[in-house]
Amino acid sequence: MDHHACSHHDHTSHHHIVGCVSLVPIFNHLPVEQMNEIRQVVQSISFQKGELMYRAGDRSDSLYIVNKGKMKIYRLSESGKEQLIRILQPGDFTGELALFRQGIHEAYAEAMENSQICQIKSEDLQPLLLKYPSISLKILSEFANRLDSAEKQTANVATEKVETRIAMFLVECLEQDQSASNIIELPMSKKDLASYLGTTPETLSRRLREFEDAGYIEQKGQREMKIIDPDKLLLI
Amino acid sequence: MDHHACSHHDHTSHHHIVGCVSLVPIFNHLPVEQMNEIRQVVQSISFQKGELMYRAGDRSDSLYIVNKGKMKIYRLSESGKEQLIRILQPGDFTGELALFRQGIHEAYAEAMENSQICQIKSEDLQPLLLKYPSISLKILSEFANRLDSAEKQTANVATEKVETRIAMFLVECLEQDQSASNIIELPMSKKDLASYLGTTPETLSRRLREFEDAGYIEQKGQREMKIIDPDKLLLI
DNA sequence: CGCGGGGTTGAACATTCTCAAGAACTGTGG
DNA sequence: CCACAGTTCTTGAGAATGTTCAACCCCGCG
Repeated sequence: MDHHACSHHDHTSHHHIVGCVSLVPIFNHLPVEQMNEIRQVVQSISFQKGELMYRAGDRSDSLYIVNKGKMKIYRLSESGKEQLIRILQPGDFTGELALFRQGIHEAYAEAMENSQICQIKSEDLQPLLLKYPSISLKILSEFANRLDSAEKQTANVATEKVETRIAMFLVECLEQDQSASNIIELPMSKKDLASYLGTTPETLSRRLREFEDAGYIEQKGQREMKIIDPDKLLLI
Repeated sequence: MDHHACSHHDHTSHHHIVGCVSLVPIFNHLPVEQMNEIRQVVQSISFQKGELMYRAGDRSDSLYIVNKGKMKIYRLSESGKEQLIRILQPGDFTGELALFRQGIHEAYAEAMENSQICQIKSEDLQPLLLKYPSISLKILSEFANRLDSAEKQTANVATEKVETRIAMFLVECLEQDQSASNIIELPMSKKDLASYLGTTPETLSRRLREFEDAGYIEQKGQREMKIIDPDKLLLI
């Protein structure tokens, strides 16, 4: 639970920035001249596994876009329990709040592996949003999706029991990966998954074993499992 | 639990529309000529208490802005349990998903009292967003707030116990109303509140009684209560 | 004045968490 | 390639928390 100090290594070389911006879905539909304008305000920073990009209480004044690696966003409850909000893959972003209301972060952002991030200061982005509405639309669209999944997640945690939440999560994974073999790889450790689903590692472990005993799944190693009977899972 | 059929009474008279648009925070910062453009695509519809504006499964193709009254948005879990997502007051809107990805509603929108709503078809709004970036920014800002509170709510339900969630909710109410007398009025029935907080009316009732016995609050009637000791509540 | 919906209360029951111990896995350095 | 250290994961048993169901109350409203 002890996190390393956060060290920003600024690599503002042209090479990095080009790589960064061109990978970002928010921008990569733009014509060349607009891209250049954006490049001027983007900073590339990197984090090593375990480093914190920001923590609760920090002033929030930038948009961060993941270029390489994985970041996890989580909150700490009063009681010190960690709740994983979401995992950022390349192309995902965070810090959106900063753009519209000055504020402080209420969550932590931690690198799950060595990661490279594009940072845009709020004050630099605002004018771009007004000038190029299509950027706003992209962000708006992303927000709509996130809002939807956040509300779905709340409803699940509030009304379904743990068993059901786990089953639904597994089926979702299956749908996303859609590998013909019905084998999925968990996007995070079981510890983190428990936190994401609002339960404990112990309970998660027990329920997975029950699924296995019932013949719905087959666990292989720590992160892989074969979904044998998705339909039965959804009926739980 | 049986909802009346949804009947749209279209009042497209000039009078209504003017009243509607001018009340909406998303638009009311705009100059006159833009307002006129918006008026042409806005429809005013009204609902009586208990009517459904949309239900899960309906095609989602409009933005709805509450002009008068109150709407509640809730989901139904597999098991038939209702989870209240949020309550729309005048100025609040819903249907955002429709704007960016075609889709179907996964929630229900029901009038809690006789209400008047402004409807804008997705296809009509899109061009306006591109033309007037400031509208996007307004919506973006609203989204950011909602996203934040949705994630906070998820984290609460996932990590805090019912007792704590209730206490936090009461204190939030107090902060919003900030009446000097420390008397708050619940924004919804206790039944709905239980659903919002992810618990049952029975548990809510019991915990409130405990708070009362401990001298933290004092209930008066069904919706009013006096918060005697907010600090103690937050320590729970 | 009776009806109906919220609201409250009680007791049994179900679910989940906690704590503690041991097992399995991962990555590292020899 | 192996041994080791540090995790993460699993399993058990008991305790805490919350739900369910059923009965009753209360209050506003026709």
